[in-house]
Amino acid sequence: MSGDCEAARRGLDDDLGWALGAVLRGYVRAVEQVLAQLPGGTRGLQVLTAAAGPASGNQGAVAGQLGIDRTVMTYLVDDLVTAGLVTREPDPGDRRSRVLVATTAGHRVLDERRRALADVETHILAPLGAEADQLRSLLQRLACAYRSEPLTCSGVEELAAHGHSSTT
Amino acid sequence: MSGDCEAARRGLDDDLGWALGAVLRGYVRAVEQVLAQLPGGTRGLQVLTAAAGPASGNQGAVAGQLGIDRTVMTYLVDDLVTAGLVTREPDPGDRRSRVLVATTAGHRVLDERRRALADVETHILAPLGAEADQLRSLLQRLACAYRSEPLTCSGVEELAAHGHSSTT
DNA sequence: TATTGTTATACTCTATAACTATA
DNA sequence: TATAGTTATAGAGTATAACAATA
Repeated sequence: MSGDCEAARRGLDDDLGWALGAVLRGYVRAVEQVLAQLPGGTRGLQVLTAAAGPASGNQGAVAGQLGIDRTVMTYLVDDLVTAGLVTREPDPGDRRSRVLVATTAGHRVLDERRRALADVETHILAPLGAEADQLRSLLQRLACAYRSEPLTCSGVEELAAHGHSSTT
Repeated sequence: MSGDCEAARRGLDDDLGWALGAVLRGYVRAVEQVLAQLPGGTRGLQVLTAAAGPASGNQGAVAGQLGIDRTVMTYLVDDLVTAGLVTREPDPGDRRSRVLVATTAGHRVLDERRRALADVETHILAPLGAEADQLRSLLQRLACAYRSEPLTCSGVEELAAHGHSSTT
């Protein structure tokens, strides 16, 4: 029942924040376990994914796409290279640039972890039963809406300024 | 349209992780703006909420409820006291213990920020229109399910171990 | 001079442990 | 001895800036 749940919510954040946080915490914990052995964790997987793609581009381009700092990228790629999952290939057209390429082992590990993540997603959403797809769809729509309109900075900043400006 | 959205998703995490992350990122950014002036941000609000409650208990009890480390709690309360939102009252029954009490200003700020957060939630979920409540409900159910069964460590750890164990 | 990638430094958070005053 | 709260120290993570090689 939701009795225990009510107790957890009482006096804390508002409903949405609490639920969103709880779900994400659970998801993150599960993903961390799946990616525990992979250097760089989630970001390591992102870089590996980019390196496994057809035209990954150089290190800086990948970093830019993923929103990772260039200096952090260096350490991240270092670890992936050490693990034998990625190599830094010289770019014939620009000798400053290094192109990231996934090794055979990199491709194999990537496939494995992606399958494991898919299983985790299924597992995470299991409590919702048939309505799991509904949640996926709603979240997807919301996320896409943010992309086209980056959270309407105007609106949010207004809300942040005054306490309770325009009600609906 | 979802064209731009597709581009963002391609080659990154799986759908759920990406959508969940994007939504949470947007939410966190908005909340941070709303709580920018409040010492301690989100956790500051949690502590303030507890201090404004009827029987908040001593510092350690509040820290335990909120999952905040005792040492972090000290700094957090220090800042709230400096801001004049909370006071440390001596506990008559135990001179080691300090009871957290929200000041008049603390109550006022708390009410303001809670209203502002409610507005942000409405704003954040606006793209979903009438289906916003559906998302709230689904997330709530999921979060509550995790509370009763803390993400079935057995199941997740199995999934983490092998790459692709039991396909449904 | 600008850019790619690396390295070095500093700052923020958090975690651990030591300390005090009470019990 | 154990507990409530504080303080001090160390670590991970990140950001800033300086650097070498190339354009």
